[in-house]
Amino acid sequence: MASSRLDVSGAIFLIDGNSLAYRAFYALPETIATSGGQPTNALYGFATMLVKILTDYRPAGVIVAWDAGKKVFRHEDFEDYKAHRKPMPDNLSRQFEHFDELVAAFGFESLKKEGYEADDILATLVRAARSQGQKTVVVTADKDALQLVGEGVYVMANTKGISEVKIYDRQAVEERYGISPARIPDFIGLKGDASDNIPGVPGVGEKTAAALLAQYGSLQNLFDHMSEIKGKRRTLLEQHRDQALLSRNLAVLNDEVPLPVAAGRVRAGSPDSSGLRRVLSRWEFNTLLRRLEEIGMLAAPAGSVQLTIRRLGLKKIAAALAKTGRASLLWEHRGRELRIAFFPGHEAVLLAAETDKNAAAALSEAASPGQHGRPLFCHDFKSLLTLFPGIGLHCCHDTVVAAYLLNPAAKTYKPDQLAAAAGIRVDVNEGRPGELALARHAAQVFYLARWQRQQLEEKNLYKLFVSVEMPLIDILAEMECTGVRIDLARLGELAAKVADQIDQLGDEIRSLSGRDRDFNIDSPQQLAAILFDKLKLPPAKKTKTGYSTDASVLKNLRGRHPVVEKLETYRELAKLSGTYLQALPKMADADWRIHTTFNQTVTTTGRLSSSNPNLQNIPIRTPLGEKIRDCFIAAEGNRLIAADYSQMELRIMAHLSGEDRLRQAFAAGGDVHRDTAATVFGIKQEEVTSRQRSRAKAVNFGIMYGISAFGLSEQLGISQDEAAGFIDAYLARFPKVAELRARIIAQALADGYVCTMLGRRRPVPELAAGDGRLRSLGERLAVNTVIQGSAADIMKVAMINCHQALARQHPSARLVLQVHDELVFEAPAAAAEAVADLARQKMRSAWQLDPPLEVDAGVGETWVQAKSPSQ
DNA sequence: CCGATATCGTAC
DNA sequence: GACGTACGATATCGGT
Repeated sequence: MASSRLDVSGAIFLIDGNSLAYRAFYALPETIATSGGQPTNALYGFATMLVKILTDYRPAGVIVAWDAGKKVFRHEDFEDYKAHRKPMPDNLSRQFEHFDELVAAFGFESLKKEGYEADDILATLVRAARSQGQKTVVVTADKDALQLVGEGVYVMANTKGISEVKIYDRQAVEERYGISPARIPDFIGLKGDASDNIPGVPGVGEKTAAALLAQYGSLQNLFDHMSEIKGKRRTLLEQHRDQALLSRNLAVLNDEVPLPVAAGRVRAGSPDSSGLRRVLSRWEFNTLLRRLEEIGMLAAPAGSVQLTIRRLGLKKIAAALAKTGRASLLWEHRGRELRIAFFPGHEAVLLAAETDKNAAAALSEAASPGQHGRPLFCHDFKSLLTLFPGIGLHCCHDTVVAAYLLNPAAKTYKPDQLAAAAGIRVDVNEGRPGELALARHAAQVFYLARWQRQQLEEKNLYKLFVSVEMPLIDILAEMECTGVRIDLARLGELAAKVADQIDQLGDEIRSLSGRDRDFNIDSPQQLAAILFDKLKLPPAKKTKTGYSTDASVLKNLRGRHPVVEKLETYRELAKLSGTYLQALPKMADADWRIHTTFNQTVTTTGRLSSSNPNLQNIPIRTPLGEKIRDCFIAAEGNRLIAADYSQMELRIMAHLSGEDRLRQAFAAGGDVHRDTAATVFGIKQEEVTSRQRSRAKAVNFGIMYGISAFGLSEQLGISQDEAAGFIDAYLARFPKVAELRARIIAQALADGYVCTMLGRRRPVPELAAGDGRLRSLGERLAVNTVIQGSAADIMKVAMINCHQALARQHPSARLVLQVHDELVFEAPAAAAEAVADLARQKMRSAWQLDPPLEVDAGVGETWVQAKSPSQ
């Protein structure tokens, strides 16, 4: 902190580059490095100082001076000058070559002169500036420079690390050292300077040197009055008289360096925005970038990045990929061509259009051994992995996945939109129109990755991103490529039988509805007309467009008319036929395997979803549903292993609430819904009826969904009052569950979002709504997201752990499906039981809960058999 | 003709 | 208006 009497406004700042670079290097850990592994601690510390100078002092100009040449003139006087100094550490010299560019990017002048040191150049500049009445501030960690302090000349020195600086004027030097600036060389001559290997006088340190100089003024005057000094000190001074005088001379700075530029004329322009942004970005100094943006020193990137496009063959792209550090890689199919855009940052976009086969080969080459860790930024990396299975590329940042974590509620994640939201604008100047978008996206993704990383870190999402979501990408891609086998023959038989039944039921329904009526049973509208107009059955429920004919309505109409039961059966068969029996066989490959897409960025809670086809809603609850599921089979000689968490979400609720009664119910190891019923209805376990159990079960689920009396009454077909009674009874018996709900809602209200156990976030804007209806929706979303999302988090961890263990212990086994609380594996029959054990162990230990997670795992030739291994 | 919306039903 | 998260089939409507 500069003291108030110091006024350095309008000063030119003169920086000892070497001093500052060394200081930064040793003050900062070498863990400061780019994501590519290049250490940047010295560059970062140096840049931090430059930014600090810019932001805190608004200098009239900045010049950075550097040592140059192996021998400086001081060696002529003193051979040992700077001897014994260790050679520059490798990690520093790797950074040194980049300082010129860094300084230039700031718009500052770099000066060096063969045979002279940086501080001599500074002394020369100080003298020149002084003669023109120009104020200067010398920035260095070296004490020598203090001798320059005087009228309009200040020295800024780091006091601690690089973060704190002190500015010395004459008074400050005197306060600190007890001598005037002009005596600094004498001072150093006496006490020596270890870093420059200047010996000084043994036994004379800072205190003694200052005291002697205070008394005698100068070194020369001191030696002129040696007789006044007594004892050992006099002996030492006499013995080292020549050495002290030589040391002093070495410390005197040379202010007559022949420089091409007169100091007074050198000014620092304002930093060149795009150049500085580019350099700071390259070294990933994002906080510095933002600081400069904040003070308006650096225009936000809205000013745009200008790109040029180069077209290269894929071989050349592969070669370029192999050489570069960070880069973004994008692709798109246009007809039969695959186009690839590769953007290594601020230079060029490389495009190619060849066949998939060539592309795969080139990309594989780019991923050859040694480059595996190269940071690659992609946008939907999984689609590349599924396009080229086994490509070997590694993506360290997927901008879709990152954007999803940052806002799981967004409908789409397109590069243009994400870049716009991040304030990143990329203009592409050249290239054919079709290439512009891909090139632009590549550049956007490149810049987005860093911005997103910052955002993820700020929101404590980075760990989830790096250690869960990113590793999951490869696993999901592998699952998609593996696929799951279906029994096409059986499915075909089943489909035919069911189709016949549907036809027959259709005929019966039509005849029961009046022979002359040929209506579309699949049309709710036409069906409602038949049921409620023609047959005069009582409508129970309305939809936006008319009377509802849904399952609950039909159920309540049972017995009122024979067509109702037929309709219920028709609906079930038509549903299963249309959605599964007809669709699945069309999607099977030559090996009878179907390959779903696992969507990682769709749900608001963190769950996966599955589509094309959706394999997460394969039927199981009805006999026909089970027959369909039984058509999911293992390949010849293999088995399916189904492992599912037992009551996963209820256990999470028990864990988060700390509700003892619920925890005990799980600890007892019995039927948790029966246990809940006994507790809620105040009876013994044995006395619980099946109706009571199912009601308790509905309440358990209802609580997790953010229960309402209406919802529960609908679910159970009871009155709202009765439902409200159940809820009250439940919450009274499980008070900590009520507390959990209140806690989650209060937190969501305060933060505007909820967090899962692993820190996943979901905004809940509905809670702030004035509309009571919307607000209660917000309450339900808040509660449900914490529970469902935490379950999703844990399942993802389990998948990663299972996958890793399988790769090591059972490489022939594969993960094939995930259904929220269940994993399905496929393995050779001989390994199946071992894989089941592995799954049980890895899934259970994925996260420590109280009550602990429990897993049921079974083996079978079909999915159904695997789920009920005892039969 | 295509896309958006509505209704329905499957899973967890 | 009405318990959470998905996907998808079919019908219907309204635009091109």
